[in-house]
Order: sequence, then structure tokens, then C-alpha cells
Amino acid sequence: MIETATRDPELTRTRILESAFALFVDKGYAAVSVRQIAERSDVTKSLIHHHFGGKEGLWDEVKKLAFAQYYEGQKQELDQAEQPGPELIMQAVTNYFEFLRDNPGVVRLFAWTHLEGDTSCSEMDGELVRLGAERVRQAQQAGLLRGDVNPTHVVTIFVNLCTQWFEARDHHGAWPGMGSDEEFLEDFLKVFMEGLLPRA
Amino acid sequence: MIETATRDPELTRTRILESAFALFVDKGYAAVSVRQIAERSDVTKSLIHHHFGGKEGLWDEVKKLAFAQYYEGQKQELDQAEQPGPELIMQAVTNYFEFLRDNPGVVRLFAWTHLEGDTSCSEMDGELVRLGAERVRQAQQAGLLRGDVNPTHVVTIFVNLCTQWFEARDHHGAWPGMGSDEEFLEDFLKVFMEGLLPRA
DNA sequence: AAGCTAATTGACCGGTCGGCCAGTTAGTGA
DNA sequence: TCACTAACTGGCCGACCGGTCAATTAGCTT
Repeated sequence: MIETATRDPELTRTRILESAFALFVDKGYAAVSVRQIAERSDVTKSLIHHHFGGKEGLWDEVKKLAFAQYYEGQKQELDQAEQPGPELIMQAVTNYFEFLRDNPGVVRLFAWTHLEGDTSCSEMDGELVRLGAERVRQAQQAGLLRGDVNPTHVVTIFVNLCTQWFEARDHHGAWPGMGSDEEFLEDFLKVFMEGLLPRA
Repeated sequence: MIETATRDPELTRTRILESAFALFVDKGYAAVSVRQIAERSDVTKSLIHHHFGGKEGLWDEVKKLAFAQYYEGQKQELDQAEQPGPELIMQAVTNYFEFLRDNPGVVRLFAWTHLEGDTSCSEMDGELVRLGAERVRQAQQAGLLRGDVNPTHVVTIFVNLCTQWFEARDHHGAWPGMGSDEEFLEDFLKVFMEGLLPRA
């Protein structure tokens, strides 16, 4: 069927959002101009203003969507919970690691956002960590994990580590002796999981 | 004694560099204008161009100085080496952690630089990691650390973790259950060091 | 004291920024 | 069919961008 190029505001919005996402991810908010986004999405600059109110509004929308994608993905993983224990922790780490690996744009957007001091996603992320920490606490009380470490710290350790691994990928990717994503994760899990076991 | 405001190009350079460092750290390269730097250092825009060739030249100089400070500090710590072993690793982690804590500007500058895809500091940092990994390898061969993990990965784990802890400080600083810098480091070391011991 | 060099200034350049606005056009519902 | 609304366009605005340049001035050398 032949699609006549009629007006489709929904598609227009999507095209703008996708272009903006790609450019913001690549260069950050300050280094991207509305003109570039317009050109990339084959749309006039005025139309962006019409749909999103301006550069700032578009930026907010891009962040909102990316963070929603992040939050829903992680929440879903956390909700389909098995019984708390080492295996669950290991699975959570692996899930988180693979999500970041498969969504490099989201990772970079997070990084830009942090540097700009935007804390709008802080509560959202805090909620996820709170849920994770609760699982760790349960496992500790069941005697499956060592009880002398702060559960929030445990979650933060692997969240931060995975985050930095992908944020600084270009930086340390070529260092001598550095393994692949999978090899690094495997080594980390070896050390981390062993260190989390109850004292003998 | 009364200091007459005579010409002092060295001081001028320093004042410009300090202002530029503060602004670049705060907002990143793209979001800072030469005019802002000039105003902050009480100097004309032309003078910046005279001393540093332009915005890019100044940016390069700021990065160069910050990274030199980083490199020298870390190299010095690494060179005054004891015998490789768990205690040395623990000391290296603590040193690195405290350096980042005491140099938040450098941390943020690193972060901006990474996002911009600048890999000029990659070799420098790789050299430090290489030295650290060598120590780990020695400890492994002496049977003091478990031998079934990649030494480069071991170093990367704590480097990345410390880095992300301070880069995302504002982000996770207010989460419920999150402890202080010292408490977090302590918990991490508990898990990390235990996980690095040879298998029983 | 004369002369040279480099630090320093202020005015100016072309270009780009984000935003605005009047006008045109395409769907949509009465 | 005839408004009415919203999508969409192009041109324009003042502000700011980084950079340049000629002119001034301070300090050093001889």
C-alpha cells in the first residue's frame, strides 16, 4: 500500500525525540543545537518549539523517556523475584550489567545528567536501590549472606561498578590485559559473591 | 608592604587557569564561554587568546595540569611499594579512594573528558593500571591472592568503583540507608578483600 | 635614554544561538 | 461546506559565540 506523506504529529514527535536522543547522548545538552536536531529529523526548528516548547522542554522529554525505560526494565526484573540469596544477587548483577550493555545511550544520558547536577532521576533510582537492598537484608537475616555490611552499600557496589564499566568503556577498553564484557563480569562475580558469603 | 598592581604574566596565566578549571569542572567545555572565564579571572578575553591560543588551547592546558596532578599523585603512591599482598591492595584502594575524595574537581574533569570521547589520558591511566595489575600478579604468584581472576580486572574493579562513587556522589548521596564515604569504603573493603583471598 | 618585546586592551567581525511570530496548510467536526 | 483547530513553514530578532587586530603600555636590555 502506498503511504501518502500526510501529516502525522505523533510520528513527527517521535522522529524529533529520536534525533534529539541520539544527539544529546553523543554530545550532551550544551553542545547540541536545536538546528542540528531539526535537520536530523527533517523538520523545521519552529516545529520543535511547537511540540516541545523549546530546547529545554525537549531535553526534559528525552530524559523522561529514557529514564522511564530504565526504571520499568529494572523494576520488572526486580519484581519477578525468587527467594533472596546468593543466586538472586548474582542474577540481579547480571541483569543490570546486561541492561547497561544493551542500552549504551541510556548510560551516557545518565552520565551527562549526573554531571549537570540533575537529580530528578535520583528518587527513581533510589527506589530501585531500596528494593534491592531489602532483598539483601532478607538474605542476610536468613544467614545466606554475611550480615556485617550495609545492604545499601552492597547494591551500590555492583550498580556503581557496572555503571562505570560501561561509562568509561572507551577509556579503558584498550588497556593491555583487559578482557571482554563477559570476562570482566565473570571475574567480578567471582570476587564479589565470594566476599559476600557468611564468615566461616 | 604595598603591592603595586604591575604586570605579572605568570600570575595572570595562573588566574586564568584557575578560573577555567573551576568553570570547566562545573559546567563542562561546551557550556562555558571564554567571556565567562575572562570575567571570573578579571582579564580581557583577548588576553586569554594571547596566553593560550584560544578556548581549545586553554581547555587542553587545564586538562594537562589536572591529569599531571592525578598521575604524579598516584605514581608516587604506587612507587613507595611494600611487598605485594592483601595489605598492599587494601592500601592502594584506600589511597585511590582518598585521592578522589580530596580532588573532586579532577574527578569531574575526568568524567567530562570521558563523555567527550577524549582518550588522551587513556595511556597515562593505563600505565597506572598496568603497574597495579603487576602487583596483583605478584601477590597471586606468591599465593597471597586467588589466582583465578585477571589482575587487570581486579584493579579495574576498585578503580571504577571509587570513581563512580565520587562521580555520582550527588546522585546517590541522599538515598536512605547510604552511609558516609568512610563507611562505604569500609564495607567495600570487607567484601572485596575477602573475595580476593585464595580458596580454602 | 632609547628601543625592543611582550603583556594588555577595547573595538569589531562573521557566524550561530534559541526563540518568536505572522502566515499557510491540512485534517476534523458541526 | 464551512469554519475551526492544530500542524507546519520561513523569516526575522537580539544576544552571544570565538576569534582577530590595531593600538597602547609596561618592563627589560643595551
